[in-house]
Amino acid sequence: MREVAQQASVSVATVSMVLNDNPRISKATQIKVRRIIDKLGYRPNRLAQSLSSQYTRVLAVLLPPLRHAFSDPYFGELLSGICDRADRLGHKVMLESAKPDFLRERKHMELFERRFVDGMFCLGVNDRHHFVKDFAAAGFPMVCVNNYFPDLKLDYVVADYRSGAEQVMNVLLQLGHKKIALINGAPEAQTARDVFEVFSARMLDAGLETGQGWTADGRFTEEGGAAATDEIIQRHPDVTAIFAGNDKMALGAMHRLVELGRSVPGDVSVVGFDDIQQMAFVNPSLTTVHLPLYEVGARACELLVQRVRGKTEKISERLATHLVLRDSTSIVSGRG
Amino acid sequence: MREVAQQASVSVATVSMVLNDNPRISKATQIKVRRIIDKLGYRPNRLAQSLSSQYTRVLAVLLPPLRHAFSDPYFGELLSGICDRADRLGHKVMLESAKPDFLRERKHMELFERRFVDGMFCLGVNDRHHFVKDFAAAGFPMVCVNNYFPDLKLDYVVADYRSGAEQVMNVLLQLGHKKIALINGAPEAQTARDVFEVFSARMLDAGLETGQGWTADGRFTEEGGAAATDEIIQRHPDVTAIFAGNDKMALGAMHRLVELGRSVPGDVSVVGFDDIQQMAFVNPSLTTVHLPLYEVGARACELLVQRVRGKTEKISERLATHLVLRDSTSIVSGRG
DNA sequence: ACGGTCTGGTAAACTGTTTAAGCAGTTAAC
DNA sequence: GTTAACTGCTTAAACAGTTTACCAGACCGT
Repeated sequence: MREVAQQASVSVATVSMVLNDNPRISKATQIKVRRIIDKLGYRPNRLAQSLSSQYTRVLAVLLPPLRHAFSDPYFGELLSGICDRADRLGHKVMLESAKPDFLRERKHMELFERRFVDGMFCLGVNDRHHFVKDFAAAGFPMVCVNNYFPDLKLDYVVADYRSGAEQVMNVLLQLGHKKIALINGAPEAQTARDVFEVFSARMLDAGLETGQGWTADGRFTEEGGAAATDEIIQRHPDVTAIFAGNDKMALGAMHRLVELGRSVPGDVSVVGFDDIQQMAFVNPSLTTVHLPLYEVGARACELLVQRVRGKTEKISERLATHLVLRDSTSIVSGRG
Repeated sequence: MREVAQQASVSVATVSMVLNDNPRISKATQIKVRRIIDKLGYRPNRLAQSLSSQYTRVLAVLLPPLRHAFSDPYFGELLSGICDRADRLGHKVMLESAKPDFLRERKHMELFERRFVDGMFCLGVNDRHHFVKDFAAAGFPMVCVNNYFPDLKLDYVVADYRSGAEQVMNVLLQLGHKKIALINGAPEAQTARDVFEVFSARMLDAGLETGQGWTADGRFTEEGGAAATDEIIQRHPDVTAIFAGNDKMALGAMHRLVELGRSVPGDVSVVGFDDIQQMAFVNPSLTTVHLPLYEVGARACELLVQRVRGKTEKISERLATHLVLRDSTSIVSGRG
């Protein structure tokens, strides 16, 4: 920068102002300096810029320490949305895995304290992750992506799980189903509880049987979904519809149902949740709720950047979902 | 830092030396200063540290601009390995997507020029990605992860595709197959060419028929694998084994074979390449070559850090693969 | 008592930016 | 006719560390 200033016979401050398009610089100087910048191939050092301006323009994404978090389509979509939008807003994205000792050493706080990042996204967090409270307390810009904590004053952007669940219940009830089971994910996630509440409320409304035996925990995995299906079938062999809290569990359920000699959707209808790519191609293709995960990520990014720039109002947004009707559901069969 | 110095009644230089475990500091001062640091909760500003030391301790991962690169198990494994190792080596990882205008604006170079990062990983690059030459020319630390360019002086860490292909040919030939087809990925990747070369050489060695009709391009996707299978079956209905250049194409091939009324492995054996997680659970489970992708990522990270720290010898490493024999292969059937 | 080495520390220069304050001349507002 | 606000630019002080040259005192042998 000094060299540019020298060759253009101006001060470094002027060069700085040229770079920042400060309106107080005359057209002539502007051009003169820019020419030298191009000639020398000068690029401002962003460490110095950040040190001086107090903005790093870097955002961190905190991922759960799952072995395959990086290859999970759920996180993948969120991450895509975040990265694309961050890029457009001139921000870089840094990856962090919330391993136990990462948290124990308070590295998530250090990221801010040591000026690594301006803000942070938390993905895949739930009630058991006590560290999120640290952010609430310290007031560092953080947004929970696709989960939320009603009791904590934290920013969040989520897909609207409640209305998604409503959509599922609507279609199942309209198809005439009366024996409906729910395979839910971890109850420590608020979104999973939302789904459960809507399920229970709608069943009650419709005057249908519900309670302990009609729900099972599928831990959000394919294997869990299969195991949960076993439980349900054992307790209620006459079940005609299974509502799974995510697509992976739905897939596990479908596989197990077929293994148990039941046809899908002939004997049992199955509905998923998430609408991950590959479920359109399984057989039968899965009826599911489309969650706008890419948009959730993108929107979260937009709002986080606003917060970093000083916005103070609480950020909380719910993005609309819609039902994707495919072949794993049908009108209830005779014996239903 | 000034405050720490003041309270400990030493100079800031001393505090700096304490933080860096400089041996010139006495045990007594060391302890005294550390106590104040803890008391004040002081954390060094890493922007200032980097500005001064010229090391950012940040590495960039350049991903291809595929819509689902983030949810791809192939990239996921590489990324996992990179991130885990980077963390252990005290480095942060930044994500970049090699979109057309990202490259057009030379942002990949800017990352270095503006001191965003010390080094970079290139994932999913091939001969068509001319930008990799920029690194070779500029001499910035970069390592190609799981691909390489024989003509360019670039660092790389790859799985050993040649020996992997040998392993596949060994098993297929031992099982008595003589009509073997290859579904290969994009020929612009050197690793794909390696597989093709080994396939051709071993077929020639064994005195078996090969040539145009026995290979098809499956573009590394499931759909591509299915389409390639159509081609092959049409040209050589008597094929008894299909060697796919990755697991996704193998899956596509298996599905299509079943649709065409051929049993796997009864009529046709199928072998994949990559050993991605889910292929152990498809039916029949897929025989494939395990690529140590996690280790490739981790090793690449280790070597990149060495290079950043001044190592000058060329980095190039090939990690061993091994065959995972599962249920999609069998001894050649009677009519083979 | 004197020069030489070792020890533990300091002050100052350096990293490369941004920005507040200022300069001298012109102009619009009251 | 004074005050105030521009004009386009410069100077200097931040920002928060690292590093180097230097220095004072302790220790040692002669």
